[in-house]
Amino acid sequence: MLDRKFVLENAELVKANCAHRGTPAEIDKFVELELLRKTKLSQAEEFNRQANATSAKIGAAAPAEREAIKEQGRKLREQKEAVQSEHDALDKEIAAILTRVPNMTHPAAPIGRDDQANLEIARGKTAIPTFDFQPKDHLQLGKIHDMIDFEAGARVAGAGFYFLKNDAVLLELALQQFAVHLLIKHGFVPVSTPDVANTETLHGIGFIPRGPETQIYSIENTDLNLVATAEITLGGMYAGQVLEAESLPLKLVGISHCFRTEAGAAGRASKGLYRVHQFTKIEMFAFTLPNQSDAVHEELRQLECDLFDALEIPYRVVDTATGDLGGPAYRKYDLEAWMPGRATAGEWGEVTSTSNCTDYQARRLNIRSRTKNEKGTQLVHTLNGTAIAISRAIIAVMENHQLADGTIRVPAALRLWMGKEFIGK
RNA sequence: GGAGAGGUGGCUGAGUGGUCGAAAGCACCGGAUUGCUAAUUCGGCGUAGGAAGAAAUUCUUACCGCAGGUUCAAAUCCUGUCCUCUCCGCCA
Repeated sequence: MLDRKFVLENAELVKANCAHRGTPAEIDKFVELELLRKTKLSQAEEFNRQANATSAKIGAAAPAEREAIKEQGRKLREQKEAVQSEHDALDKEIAAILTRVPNMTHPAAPIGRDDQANLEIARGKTAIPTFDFQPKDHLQLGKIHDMIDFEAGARVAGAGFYFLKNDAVLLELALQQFAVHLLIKHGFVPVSTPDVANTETLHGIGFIPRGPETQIYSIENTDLNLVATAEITLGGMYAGQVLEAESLPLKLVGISHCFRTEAGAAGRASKGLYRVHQFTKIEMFAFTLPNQSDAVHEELRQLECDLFDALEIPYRVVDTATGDLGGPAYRKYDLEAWMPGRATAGEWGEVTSTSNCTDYQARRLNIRSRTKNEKGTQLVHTLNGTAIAISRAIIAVMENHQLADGTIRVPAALRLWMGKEFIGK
């Protein structure tokens, strides 16, 4: 959520930003309503002030005068209530508009209406593999080594769910160990989070559950939702808290399962593990001071690169265009890994995403920082980044490191945790 | 799941209808003083919103877990709810 005062004072900037992002937003209406709300607020406060002053007189007043003063107080309260309810209605309407207004955008982010405008800014250290045989996709490889069972997943939970088996399980655990250990070395606090969160927390992060287009599973008869990412729980972890400035940046690495309905995703090119309803994810999250967030964003991007370089997976880094940014993101980088089994001759597939959300999430979650010996507090900045989304990382590992006979070479970084050099040998 | 107790400012903790944004202590900050690694003493010390001002600042509203209710007036009374603790039950 943007700051009301900011929107009011920068209406044209905000409008232009909404246009770049392709998000229709009623900024003019917001300005009109917000100005009206402020006058209502002043009126209500003035009535309230008078009523408070009147009430204060009663205790000291002579008994004979009390009834008259009480009556006066009653009238003032009624007037206050009338104005207040007008104010509250406006406030609600304004909040609804503001919820749909996306974050401002980093000046360097490429401007464009969709992912066609995304800008490739770097490549990983590993070259795209050339095979002297017809490479298999991860489904074929998984079948050979009995690693993934979609049929059983469908029997138990429906399409889009799956069982990992045998070496896929070791691979999942190895990827987790590898990522978490590397991030601990970089000062991240490891956190295993709840897999559910209440609706308020989801709103704070910028998710809108329980709507027709929602990506979120909700639990019936409760206020709980299955999380789509540990970003939700890690951000919510410090909701309403005031962090000491000297403890920032605070970096967390969370482990959670992620659940997504993928409503509206039907028909989009995807097979196997690429787009599923549940997967495990290692997620980075950071709380920073405002002047730290750009640097930490670069750090998160670099760590994602380090992880995939170590996994010897070819990738490209993409600077996401304005029209393809999610609402809370100020800037977003994606890593797209080469997946030899996608399309006819391989294709890039998104494996990580890191966003600087500036104070957009912090404002609604009310996460602030306090600097020693300074008056007041300020909103922190929040950032998130995928370390490893297990299902997609497994695709990349299996398909890039396959050999002609169908065995899969385990990248050196994972061997300690996998306990073997090859899958299928 | 059952029974009980409790949620007050950074912390401890007082406060059962008006003079309470809230005593006191601790911590912290500033000054004074004493020549000794600290004591004494004085003062300050919450957050957010709004208005005025170039600014320091001033005025004002809200906030005593949260949401409602009663009342001219609520930290205080009522209802609901969440959380914490203790005991019991169940349990990986």
